[in-house]
Amino acid sequence: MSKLKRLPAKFYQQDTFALAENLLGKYLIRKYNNHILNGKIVETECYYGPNDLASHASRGKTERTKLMFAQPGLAYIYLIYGMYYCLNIVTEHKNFPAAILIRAIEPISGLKQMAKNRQIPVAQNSLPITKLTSGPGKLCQAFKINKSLNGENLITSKKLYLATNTQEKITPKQIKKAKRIGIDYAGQYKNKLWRYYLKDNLFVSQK
DNA sequence: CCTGGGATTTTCT
DNA sequence: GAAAATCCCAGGA
Repeated sequence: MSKLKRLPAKFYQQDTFALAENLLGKYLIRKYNNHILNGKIVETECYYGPNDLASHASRGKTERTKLMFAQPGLAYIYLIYGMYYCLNIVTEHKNFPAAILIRAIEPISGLKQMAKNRQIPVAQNSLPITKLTSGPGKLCQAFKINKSLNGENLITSKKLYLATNTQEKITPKQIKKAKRIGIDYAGQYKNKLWRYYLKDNLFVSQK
């Protein structure tokens, strides 16, 4: 078993786009009750600055979006389509709105609990493993991430944080850049290649 | 393979 | 009152 080390404050102080690439291959750890869930981040998406029409922050600072304007290393979690939560990592300095959406994860441990948390009210005998955490809404459901973790500090939190295996390295060749998903309304910003994912990874939400 | 619709509720106009 | 950084399922080619 390889050794995982929590990522320090300094990790989150990188430029948003560098950070989005460097988040690939890192581990998301979630602890609740007596459970520990662990998954590898395989897909990320940047929302950057006050002008990005795809970003919640493009319409200014509000009660919901204020965390995007906060210090780096916090969790920004919101409800989408009235049904699913999305997990973001706040980036950039205070008062500059930016965040990275965690779009997909490869489950590493705690799969049984993840499947339980994902149980959908439709008659279905088994959930294929590739559908367990392959999307922003799905991974939040699997990891029991909801509004109660909004604003959680990933640098100090006992419930939610990121870790790295220092022996593992992701090379630029393994990373694919692509357009963001579900933001067709964003004008010229819809064509920005601000989504990053690990090529050939089965758990990426969309190629 | 693809397209379209329904679920469900917070947020902002 | 409309839109939304989603997901799942049904139906057609």
